[in-house]
Amino acid sequence: MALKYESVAKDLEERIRAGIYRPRERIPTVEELCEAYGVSRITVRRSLDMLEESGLVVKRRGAGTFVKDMDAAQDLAAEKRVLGFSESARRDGCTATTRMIDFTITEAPAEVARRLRIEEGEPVYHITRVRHVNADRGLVAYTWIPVAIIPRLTREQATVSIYHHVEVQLGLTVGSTHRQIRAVRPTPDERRWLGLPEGEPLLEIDQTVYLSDGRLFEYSVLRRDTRAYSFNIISKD
Amino acid sequence: MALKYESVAKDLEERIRAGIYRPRERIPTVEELCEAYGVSRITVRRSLDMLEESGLVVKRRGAGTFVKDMDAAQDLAAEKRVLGFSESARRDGCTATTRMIDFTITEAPAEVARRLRIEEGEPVYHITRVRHVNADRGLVAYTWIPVAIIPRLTREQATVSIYHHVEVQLGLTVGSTHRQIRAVRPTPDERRWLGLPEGEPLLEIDQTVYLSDGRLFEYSVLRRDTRAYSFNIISKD
DNA sequence: AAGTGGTCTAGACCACATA
DNA sequence: ATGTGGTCTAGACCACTTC
Repeated sequence: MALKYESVAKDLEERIRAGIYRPRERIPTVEELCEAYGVSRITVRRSLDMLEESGLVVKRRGAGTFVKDMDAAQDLAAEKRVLGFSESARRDGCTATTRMIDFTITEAPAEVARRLRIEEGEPVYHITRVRHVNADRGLVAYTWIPVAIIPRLTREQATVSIYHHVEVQLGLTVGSTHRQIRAVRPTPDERRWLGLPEGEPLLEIDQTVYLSDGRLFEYSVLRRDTRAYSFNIISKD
Repeated sequence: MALKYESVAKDLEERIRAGIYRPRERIPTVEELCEAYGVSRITVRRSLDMLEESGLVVKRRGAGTFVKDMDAAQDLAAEKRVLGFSESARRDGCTATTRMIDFTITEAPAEVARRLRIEEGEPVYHITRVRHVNADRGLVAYTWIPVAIIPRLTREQATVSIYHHVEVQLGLTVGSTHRQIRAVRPTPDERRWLGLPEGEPLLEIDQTVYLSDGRLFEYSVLRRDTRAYSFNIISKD
């Protein structure tokens, strides 16, 4: 069933993107929106919170809610939902390709065990992949996943999309992600895999991903070529 | 006046950090918390939302709310609030130093005008600063601010803290920030200012900052040395 | 079956912006 | 003075997990 606050938010977003509500313009008041959609005040406010969260509007107490004045680039993409690589590419209308470098089951080294909160030596998948979107926007992904969490992961599934396997076939859902971001120098392997010119740096994203049941599910180090890509964030407050 | 949902969230956070509620443990139910703090269900839920947002707990429908199982590094710092450089350093108990490289009023070039949504040629401050925390964690900041927004900004104020001037002296508050992040090669100047070894890359953070009244306030390009620093993000969903 | 968090309501009062 | 969004309540019912 469609949730009310979601459908209201979706409708408002469509109106903004369609230009019915224009940048810097005030949208209807909370009261008016309650009336228009036949929902309560709290529900409207929750919808507006979602739009504010995604950077589309700004609320000003005493004045109203206004469409944010943003440029197209910022408009498009904030890295909010934790999408798998291939799904995120598909959403942009692009195709993802994956080259599997390594797929083994091994004993968790100390650092990986620490990040996944498991015992050192516990069995983990160790997966290395080189991925591209439209022959551009390349990245190297080093992923560790406890075998206990996904007992039967195959090389083929990991090549296509681990997230798809986890969410569709296992019925688990991803809950949240903690990321640390740095700039790093590529290794010779990475330079070769990504076709980097001498001296070109990479963006390193160290991430631990939680399932929505609270279990730690993967630890990944992503190393991205950012010449044709940028990592976008919108923060409030 | 202290808001109820804030004080409840703060109290729960203290209990978690003090180890009264331990990792993987369930905290009291919404009902019990309503009783304990003498507030309504919606208020408790809002507090729990804040804690979940900051990555401290995970809520599971039908099961309860659990303290997240995180390591100390992730625990410490998510870059959620938009803090000025010096305030953020102070919060960590460190001292910030700033070296002013350039402070001029100039005509907005095309790219800056586009980011700030002003006319090309409108007067803007153009400020270049080299900043450090404890002689470590260096960054170069290139900042553009429309003169119309802050008519009387002095070199001294910009050296200490622009955010302090804006928030305390002008009574304006920062609303939100849109960031784009990439890895880049430093310029020779930057390498010298930050004392970087040959080949060391920088993290570039392109940010536009909005005031809470919705006006665009600054466009900055920050170029950080990430050898002793990382940019942290926690995302839900 | 019992218990948990998720959604939603109708209404009250408050804090702030604008005129 | 008016109108805006912000906070908060008491209570109802629903969706999900398994205390």
